[in-house]
Amino acid sequence: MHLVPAERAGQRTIDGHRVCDAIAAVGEPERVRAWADRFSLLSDPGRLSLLLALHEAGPIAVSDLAVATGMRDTAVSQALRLLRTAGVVEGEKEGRVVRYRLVDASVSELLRHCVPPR
Amino acid sequence: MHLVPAERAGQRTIDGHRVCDAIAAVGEPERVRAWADRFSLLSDPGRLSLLLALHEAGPIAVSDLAVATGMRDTAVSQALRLLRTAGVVEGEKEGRVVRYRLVDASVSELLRHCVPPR
DNA sequence: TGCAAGGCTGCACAGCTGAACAGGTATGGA
DNA sequence: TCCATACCTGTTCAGCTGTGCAGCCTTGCA
Repeated sequence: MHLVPAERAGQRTIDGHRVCDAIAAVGEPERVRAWADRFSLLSDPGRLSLLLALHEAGPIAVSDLAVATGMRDTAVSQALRLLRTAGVVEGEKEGRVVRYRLVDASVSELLRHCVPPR
Repeated sequence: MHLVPAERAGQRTIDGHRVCDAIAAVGEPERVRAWADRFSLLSDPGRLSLLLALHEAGPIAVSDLAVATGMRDTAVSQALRLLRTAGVVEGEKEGRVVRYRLVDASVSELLRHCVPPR
């Protein structure tokens, strides 16, 4: 297999076969970026707390999330805006209360890794 | 269950039981932070590429990683330094070549989620 | 009609981060 | 001995990110 792109073919390699394996493992740059973005959403303690709460406590209101996590309501709102834009959560309005829930399966699966044992 | 900390007990809640569920789901702040830090390591396309390569292509040299990912060797070295400090990878010197490998089980498990199907 | 609660937005600022550059050390071969 | 290779380090800098503040809109109740 010659997976090394033409523009890098001139560079020396130590273990040629490992380079090819690595290139195959990395795959499409846009797919890597998509996953990096997904991980990025989980990389902030505030957002991660919110996601964990949403993951376990079902549809829950913004101010309840603020009380549960100790964040200010504006910070919660800001974080939820980001997550909403990314398509990870969705909010449903009921009167003047908006209850959010998790709608992204792959993020939900990642969260399962860091749920405290009960 | 009264899981709401004293300093937030005065705040109003919409669904009290959901707040308690959420607090239980979030758990210890330091544990949340530890996971956020772990996700943070995966949130950069460069580092994620390196980790994917390490995950699939076993022990591999720095310059080979540079060729495989299209990054400059200093950037690879810099990223590996960060990962080494975090205890995610380890390098073994053999002559003037240093081969790195993944040594963190939980990161390795997370990576399995985003390996392209073969 | 007035008012408080719930939530959203724009803005400014401090802190962090990734990238590039210059230069350094150690190894191995000519 | 000289030099190229392989890798590491420190520094600088532009760009991003999370936070708090002020203020707004909508809803529900008195």
